[in-house]
Amino acid sequence: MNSEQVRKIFLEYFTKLGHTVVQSSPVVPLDDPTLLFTNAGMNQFKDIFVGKIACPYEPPRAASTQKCIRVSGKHNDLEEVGKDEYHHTFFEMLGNWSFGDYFKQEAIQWAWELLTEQYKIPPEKLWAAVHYDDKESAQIWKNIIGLDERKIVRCGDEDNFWEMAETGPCGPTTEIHYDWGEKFDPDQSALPNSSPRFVEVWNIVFMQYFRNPDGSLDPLPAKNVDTGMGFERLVAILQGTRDDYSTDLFAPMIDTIAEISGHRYDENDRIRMAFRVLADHIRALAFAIADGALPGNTGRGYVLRRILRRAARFSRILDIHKPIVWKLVSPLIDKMGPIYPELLEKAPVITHIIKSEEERFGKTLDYGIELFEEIADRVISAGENEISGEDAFKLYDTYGFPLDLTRLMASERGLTVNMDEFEGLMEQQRQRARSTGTFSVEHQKKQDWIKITDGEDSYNLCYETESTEAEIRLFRRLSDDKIEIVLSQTPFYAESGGQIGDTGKIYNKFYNLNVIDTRYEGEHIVHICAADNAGQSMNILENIRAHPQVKAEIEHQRRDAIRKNHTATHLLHRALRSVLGTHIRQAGSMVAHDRLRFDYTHYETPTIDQLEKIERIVNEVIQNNLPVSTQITSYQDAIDEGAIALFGEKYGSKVRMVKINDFSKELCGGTHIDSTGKLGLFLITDEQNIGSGMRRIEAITGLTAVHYAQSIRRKWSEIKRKLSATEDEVLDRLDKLFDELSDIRKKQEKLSDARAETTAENLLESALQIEQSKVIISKVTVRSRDELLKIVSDLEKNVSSGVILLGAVLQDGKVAFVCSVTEDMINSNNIKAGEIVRQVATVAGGSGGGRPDFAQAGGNNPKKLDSALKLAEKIILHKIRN
RNA sequence: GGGGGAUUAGCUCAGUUGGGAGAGCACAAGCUUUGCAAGCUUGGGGUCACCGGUUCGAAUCCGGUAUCCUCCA
Repeated sequence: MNSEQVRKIFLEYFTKLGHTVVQSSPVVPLDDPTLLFTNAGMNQFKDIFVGKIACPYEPPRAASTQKCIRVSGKHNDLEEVGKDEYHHTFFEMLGNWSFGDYFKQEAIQWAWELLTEQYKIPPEKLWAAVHYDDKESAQIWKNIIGLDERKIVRCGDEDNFWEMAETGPCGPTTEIHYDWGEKFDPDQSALPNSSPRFVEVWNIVFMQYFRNPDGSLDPLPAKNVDTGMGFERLVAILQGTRDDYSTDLFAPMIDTIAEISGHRYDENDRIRMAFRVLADHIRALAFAIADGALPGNTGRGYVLRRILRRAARFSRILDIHKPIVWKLVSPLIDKMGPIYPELLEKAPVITHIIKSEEERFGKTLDYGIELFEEIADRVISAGENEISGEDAFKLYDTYGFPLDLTRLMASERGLTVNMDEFEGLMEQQRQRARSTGTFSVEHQKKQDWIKITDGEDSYNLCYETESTEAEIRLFRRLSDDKIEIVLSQTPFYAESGGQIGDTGKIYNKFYNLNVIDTRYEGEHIVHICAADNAGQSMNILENIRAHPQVKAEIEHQRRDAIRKNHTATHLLHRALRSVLGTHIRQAGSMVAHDRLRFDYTHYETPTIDQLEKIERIVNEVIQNNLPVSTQITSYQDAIDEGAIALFGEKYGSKVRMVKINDFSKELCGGTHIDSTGKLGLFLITDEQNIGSGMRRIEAITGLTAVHYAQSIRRKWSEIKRKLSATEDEVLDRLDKLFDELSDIRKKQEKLSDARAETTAENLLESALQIEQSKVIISKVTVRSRDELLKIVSDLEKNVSSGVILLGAVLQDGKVAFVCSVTEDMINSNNIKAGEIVRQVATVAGGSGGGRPDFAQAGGNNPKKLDSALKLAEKIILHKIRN
């Protein structure tokens, strides 16, 4: 049975049992900052389990094959991958769920039937594990399934109790294990969860309790089922192999690696491990990149980079020293593309990104090797045999050079690495990150809500109206002058989907609250208000309690501008895709009243031609004045119609689709203008790189765009006026000016050189000759410090023995000295330029220094220049005569 | 989010207690030579990333910004 059939049977089986087949959520959960990667099938149902949203399925059952990546946090398998036949960074999880619907009996029975009847696994190969407190499950296994009592194993919390977090839903689990037989463990008393003879196939979680902060358990009113079956493991069992990597899932990559390297998968343990690492890591990389992640130096990008580098390092075990990982993209996509079309769609991007990342790593390695050689040479020439932990750490921390390579190269040169010191530094690094990282999130404990009136709250009218009568439901004080209000119903749009919250006012004849922002808190729409004046805010709570009836009204003009910008964002998104390619994915968006910002994934800088084309397309659509409409439909219908859905965004069963005629269809909860003509004008104001593979466009519309154009025109006229040039002449004029400037600078320099030369000649003639040596001490007139230096260097050419000291007053009114002493004078007369210059400069209110043969100094007092030079003469002549 | 590092000629990079901006390659001209990775001579090319501070004086020290590399979370 091949892997495609295994997947198909699973989904068809649960469909027949009334489950809604839910498509795998992206492996990169863009909306959940607590999670780097989707690591279990239940991730996308989290909000249903904790009661944040209602279950959208009827009956409330679901099934899926979920793409998962486990490389960080609690489940960090990265360093394990390759060592054995079943650890993976990327894997698929088959699962079925009940949201307050069926419970233990059905869940167990269906799992059993699927394995034994559909997949035809011999029942005698299967064992069960249950929590020792879970009598019900044990009964079901024994009486309903008819499993031999001997094969029902009781385990503790560690194996068979599941908790989502410190608090929240939790409950016992039951597992189904596959028995590989005695050859994997001859011990007759071997049991699941403790012997290699058994492999866990299916984990079934019964969420029946709620864990309170004090540790106690309360029964949940609605009990849930959450199951997960490791797909790769199941396929291995059905294909009769213990090794996941020997299944058809990995065969294309294993074959390709063999072809490229000339090695065989089963050659030896070392080679096998390298094969596994490469075959595994390419899957995590390709899927993560397909879902919009990119290698980088923070967050999930950094995890990706580490995965890729681990793969690249292992390729060297196969004697491959050139980028190879990217070559595995194509066999992977041949195998998985038909099931996960996002791979097919993004194939060129995936290949490009992996390849360039590998090349970058090559550079990092090369540079690291150079640095290592320097360090090693230093250690050896110092007669030592250990590379300090500090050096190893620096190589790793600053230059990204892998520790294992440092150790390998060290041992090749007979050196060791101080690992204790390295670990110590590493620990310090972790401490630093921990101490600053997390606690900024939770430091702010907000005051509790105060209930004002009873009833449903936050009925959303933002699409229908801009003002309404309402009742205040909840109240909370934020600070002395800020309060938060929740209304029975509201026309205010709460910040979401990148669109900023509305402003406006909530008022009646007793008080007036200015709404400065609107946000979601769970399902509540919270209006953040500044009270009209401070005096009023003092007793605002009493006021509200007495008069909860209000009128809520948004600021019309601002919302109107936001609408335009939001519609413009959709137009931009669509235009980007048609100009740059369909791999463009929205990576973030901000829609404000005065501008819009759109972050997107793209691996190179768009050309100015492309940007102009994008801008033109958007403006054409504006001029064609296309109608903008919204309709509520089912998610599937919208997708079938070709609507763009945001990756990682959660959608209920009913979604809102914003259509701009036939030009753009996008799922969106924001507010829009009703026809594109109202945007008037669309201008891109900025395009920049915001991280590897991520770019940002900022743009404006409507009157803001007109103002912008006007301000540019104003500056443009100013430029033309100042250059006395017509529009066509401006650039030429600038070129000419720059050329002239450069000419003048050069001429000036030549002039200065010539002046210096003349001055030097004159000074040479008037030099004081003492025996073989010349002494030149003089005040000169120069324009710059450079000219002074030039004179001295001219003199040096003609003075084979002697002392030169020149002083001058510079244009800024400061004094400068330069002194040069020939080698013989330093030795025989102990005249040092540095010392002289310092003594001299002190007189002129400054200081200086330099080498014995050449020094400079300066001072602030030009009046003292002459007396300073006199002092110099005295010192120098004294030294020469003695 | 928090560290460490980098940014100097078109390219690769030197530049040590702060004191005359350099090398190799590339480019241009000339010479030599019918030895192929040519040699020699000469020359052009720099706001030392940007902004501010300290100083008589900053590529160099300090602070900030930008971009890139890298580690930790």
